[in-house]
Amino acid sequence: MPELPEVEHLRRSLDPWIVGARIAALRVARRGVVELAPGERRDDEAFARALGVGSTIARTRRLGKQMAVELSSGRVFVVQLGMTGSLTIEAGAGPRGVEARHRHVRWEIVPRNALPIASVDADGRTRPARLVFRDPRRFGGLVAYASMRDLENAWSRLGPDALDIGTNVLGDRLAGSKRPLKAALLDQSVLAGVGNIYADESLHAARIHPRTPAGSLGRDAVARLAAELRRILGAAVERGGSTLRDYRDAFGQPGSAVQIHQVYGRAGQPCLACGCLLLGTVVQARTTVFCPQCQDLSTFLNHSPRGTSERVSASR
DNA sequence: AACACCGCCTGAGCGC
DNA sequence: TGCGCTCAGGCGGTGT
Repeated sequence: MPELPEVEHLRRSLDPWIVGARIAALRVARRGVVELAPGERRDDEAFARALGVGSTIARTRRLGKQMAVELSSGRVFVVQLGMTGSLTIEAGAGPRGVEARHRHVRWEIVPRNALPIASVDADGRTRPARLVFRDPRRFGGLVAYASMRDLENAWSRLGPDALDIGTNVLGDRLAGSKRPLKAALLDQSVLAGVGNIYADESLHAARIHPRTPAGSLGRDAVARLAAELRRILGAAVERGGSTLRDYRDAFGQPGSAVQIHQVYGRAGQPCLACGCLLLGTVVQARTTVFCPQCQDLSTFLNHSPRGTSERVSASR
């Protein structure tokens, strides 16, 4: 599922083709996935204005898992991929069959650069390029803002971006919290961009138990965690993100970061650092995998952890 | 205030 | 082969 590295790689892979492109037309197949600015009537004109018809795309930005598309009109919209969302460029005939389903929003765009994919369909007819938002499970969506100021205001409720998080800032964000560290990392208002996969990966790499009270970390542990977040997220961006099933970049290519995962999806298998079996459990209603030896909770607590629900079993 | 937890939604994967 | 059940989880809303 898309987390920070997937969104950042997507943004980078889209930029050469969409920045500077003119939006010629729009088709919204499912209006419910689009949130307009408060008070705007949900008519065709409002959707067209909010999603940039007649404008050019000025630039893209990202904070955490959110990607913003800035329009020449001064308006901006945010793309949230949720679990199964994708934003891809199509030309020519486009997909058929199941791949053609759930394409909720389609922009007809005129890119400044020639696309690296065929623009003609099977009958040799040239078809315009499209930017397509697809999201089968619909946990994602588009959120439109009337101005950059409104976007900044919305983004002020998110924590700092995890890709370049520093020790001091992370320590400040976690201070005073008694909740499980993993729950704090998943909270986008604490730190923006970390989801279930990279939370488990960074905690394992930093050798910290996911249930450690967030505010109880010593400075050395916070420094390790910040460094591992930067390292792991950065490496995943370079690999084009983690594709478990759905994630694809601008041209539908999967990422390869799954190959470097140390714990995610590996419950019941040996820890690659110490060989002891990785445990599966649930924290904050999220599947959680950790190494009981490398990530020893008793380092932080002087009593044994509540509950003994950890199990040694491959979670599918 | 801080945190837990529900429910949205679809398709994969499984058992029978 | 096919049906129906369970599970996955980001995130806003609601409950404690």
